[in-house]
Amino acid sequence: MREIELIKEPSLKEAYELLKQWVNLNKVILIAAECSINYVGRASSRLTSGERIIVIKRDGALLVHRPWGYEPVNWQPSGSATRVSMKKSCILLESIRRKPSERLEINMSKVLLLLLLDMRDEGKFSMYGEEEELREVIASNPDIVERGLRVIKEEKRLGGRRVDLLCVDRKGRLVVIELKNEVAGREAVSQLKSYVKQLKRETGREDVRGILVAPKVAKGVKPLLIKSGLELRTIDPNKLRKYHTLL
Amino acid sequence: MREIELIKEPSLKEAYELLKQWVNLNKVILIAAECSINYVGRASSRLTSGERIIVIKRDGALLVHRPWGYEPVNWQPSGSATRVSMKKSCILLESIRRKPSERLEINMSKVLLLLLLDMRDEGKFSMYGEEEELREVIASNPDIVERGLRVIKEEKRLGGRRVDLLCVDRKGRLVVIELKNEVAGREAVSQLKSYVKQLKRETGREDVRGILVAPKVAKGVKPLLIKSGLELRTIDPNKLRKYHTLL
DNA sequence: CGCTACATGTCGTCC
DNA sequence: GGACGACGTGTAGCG
Repeated sequence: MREIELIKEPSLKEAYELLKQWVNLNKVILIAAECSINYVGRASSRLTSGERIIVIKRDGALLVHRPWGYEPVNWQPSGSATRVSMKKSCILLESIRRKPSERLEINMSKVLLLLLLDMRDEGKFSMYGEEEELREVIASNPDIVERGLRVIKEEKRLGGRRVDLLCVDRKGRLVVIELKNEVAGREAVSQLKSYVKQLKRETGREDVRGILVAPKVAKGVKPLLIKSGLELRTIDPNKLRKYHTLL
Repeated sequence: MREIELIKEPSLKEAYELLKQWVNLNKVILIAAECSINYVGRASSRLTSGERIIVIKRDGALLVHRPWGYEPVNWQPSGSATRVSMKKSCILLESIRRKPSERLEINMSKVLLLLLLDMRDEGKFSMYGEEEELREVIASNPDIVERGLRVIKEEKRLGGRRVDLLCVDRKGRLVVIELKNEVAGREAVSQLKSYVKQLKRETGREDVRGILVAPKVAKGVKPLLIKSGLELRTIDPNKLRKYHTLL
């Protein structure tokens, strides 16, 4: 961090003057303030006065956090335009998004803290254990699902949608595989079902199988699968981890 | 705010001593620090060193924010337990969740700022979700959808799920209405379809209609609707606004 | 830009 | 506690 600018309990006038400049610096601004908030856009919301933390990031993302909870109570995504203006008895902080058109208005009646941070963050972020990895593991070891299975295509496009894995079994039948890396619900079944259906139509073949591959399925899902002529292969994600290390 | 405790660029030792106490106070802690992060739980992730903002809230929620983007790069939800310990050359901040079992480890090598905030926020938040409003408007003016339509029930429960509107048409047929306040996709069709199906089964009647009411539908949705024997009524949300003001 | 599917989604709500 | 749907979901990827 090059430098931190920090002002504790500024007057509204001071705070306004600073924010006016800071807003154009493309740095990170952190505010603790008493404020009320209005949002209008895809929906509308109203938040009456209270103390919150406001973060404005380099890319225009804006977050308003209450003292509890994971989610911001109000926000604006990256690319939003921030504007500050002075009203009679408060500072108006606006954040505007173009598409979809959304406006966030923060009325600050008392500023408790102002911070300007020139953050340096070149760190590399990597994530493991998503569905994509599961797919890669199964694609290189299709025997995990069924002996003799051959993968034809990963992420096969089917009328705009994507089938996780398209395979051929020992007997030459097409096999659609739908992967879930956690509990699979009803919607996984309807996805798989519609893939099988569409594939049957497109190929004119009747011998198309559908297999749901997941560590677990929700309550009524198994009977639903059977009723729909689909199959289930439960897998233990921990057992797959050893394959992954070999990748 | 009762008081703000604020320490700029403390030594690791100082920072550790303070955090150790603060973590049990159930207040809001804000940290700017150089850190690297590991997460293991439903998935795993690794983030190499860089400067981030860390927020620990009263309820144990923890957020790590990079200088850009709407989303936290790592986090832990409300109810997580926070622990601090001193390592050789860094402070280890752990946040642990029980179910599902997840662990977040933040290794801070340099603390740039420490803040303890005793935030007061009694504000009331209210959201005017537009689908709910849309439903109210249509419920009081069902002619918008079709002349002669009568609403029997709003938010009718049907096998765990909720039908937006249940109506009867001029000819006495049951009509299920599925509302979307923006572009309706494929899933809206399957929802509506399953409602109609279940309603037919429950009532033993064959004359059950399904109407999707939305401002717009996605690409392949219209043919899908027709194929499924369902109907579409596109509406202009702006035109409905005048009804709403009359409500 | 529209559309699809995924996410450590999170969150309420019903059973 | 599990299952399910809604969300201002956000985000990536592809046509």
